[in-house]
Amino acid sequence: MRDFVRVMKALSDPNRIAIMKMLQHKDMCVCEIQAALKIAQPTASKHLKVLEDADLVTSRKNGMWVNYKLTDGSGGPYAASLLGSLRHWLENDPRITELVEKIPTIRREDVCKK
Amino acid sequence: MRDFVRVMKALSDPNRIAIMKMLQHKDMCVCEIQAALKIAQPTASKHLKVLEDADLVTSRKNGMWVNYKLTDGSGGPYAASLLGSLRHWLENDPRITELVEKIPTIRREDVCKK
DNA sequence: GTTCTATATTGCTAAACGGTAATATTTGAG
DNA sequence: CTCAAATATTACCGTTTAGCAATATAGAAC
Repeated sequence: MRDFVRVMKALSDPNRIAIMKMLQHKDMCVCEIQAALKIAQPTASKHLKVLEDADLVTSRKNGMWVNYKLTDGSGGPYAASLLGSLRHWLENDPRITELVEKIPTIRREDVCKK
Repeated sequence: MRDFVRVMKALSDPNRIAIMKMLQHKDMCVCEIQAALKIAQPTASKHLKVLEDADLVTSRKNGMWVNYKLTDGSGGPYAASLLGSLRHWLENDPRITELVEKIPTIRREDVCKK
């Protein structure tokens, strides 16, 4: 029950859902997600932590960056099932569409370096 | 997106999840749900309103009582899909099992009438 | 070593949420 | 109509949550 609630809560926030939909198209680091969603960096980090705690994404350090990607679903049946459903859900959502289209224009080399 | 978040939020609370699992076995009125979950009556009403707003349950007045039942899923793809998944999810959760076993012993004639 | 840069953590605020008690509404019984 | 019972609504309280600024941590480049 605790796992289930954790997954549902993780997918109950529009920004976290947007992160999941973007990660379907490309693995991304924190600063890219931050730039795409136009949120503060700690906010992006916190959202990613919630998703990771729910076994929906995993992180892997690569030099200075931390790359986030969707999990393969081995973290549990709820995460696995919702990862699958999310593939076809919200494909026509206007904000999601706009975000996904913008992904190719976001390059970490340009986006970061405050 | 708004609909999706509404459904996910509705299913992010243990008591609301428990209501959904009980309704899989039997249509119930507010006082029965209140008795099963051992919560105050307004709390039960509020939870049911959240589930109804998410198109996960429907209500039908029958005399003094209001019977709640699961929807047929026509309220939207998210509710429909999760209603289906919930059928087999949490079947072995200890609290859910205990609640479901207790359902036959809850009769509105005994439970209500403060 | 020092200095950037990307990320994580901490501390804070405003809003949302789950809970209850008290009250209002509705309906059946007399 | 009056009374009682089931449900809904309101008002309030403590906790959680999403957001940010500020700070701490970690790694790359020098």
